Amino acid sequence: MAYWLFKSEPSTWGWDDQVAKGDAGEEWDGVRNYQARNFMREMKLGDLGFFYHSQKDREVVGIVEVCAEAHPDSTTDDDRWECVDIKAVRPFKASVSLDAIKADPRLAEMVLVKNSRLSVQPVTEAEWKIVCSLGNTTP
DNA sequence: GCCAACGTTGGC
DNA sequence: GCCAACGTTGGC
Repeated sequence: MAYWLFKSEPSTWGWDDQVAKGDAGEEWDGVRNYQARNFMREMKLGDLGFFYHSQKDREVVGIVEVCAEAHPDSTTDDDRWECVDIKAVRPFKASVSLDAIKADPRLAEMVLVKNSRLSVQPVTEAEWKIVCSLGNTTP
């Protein structure tokens, strides 16, 4: 079981959009970055991830689950790009802001802090537990 | 809205 | 294969 973080600008695709897709989930398409794609290729069914709102909100708002492993991205004919499907699992009881993450020394090594531009990134088990507890939500 | 950081592209 | 130019992202 691995843990990840998916970043999206809420005006483009937000938590509410994800929830509306229900258990069927939705393609995490549109990623055009090799690092992000490579992480998606590593994902397995049942892996969990944080759903993060970038730009204006800048906070982790919920937990998602990988419900289809990497497959070609349907939004392009370019076969370099693949994506997984994810479905919403549950919202955080309290969203965890980027400020709160930066303020916690235990989270100083998070990719979110170190490489803020990467849109799909790995999260360690330790980081997963800490952020969940900050969100007042069971991991 | 600005700008820094980063990734990608294309000319050489 | 290098590197300059360019485009995009996302925090501030």
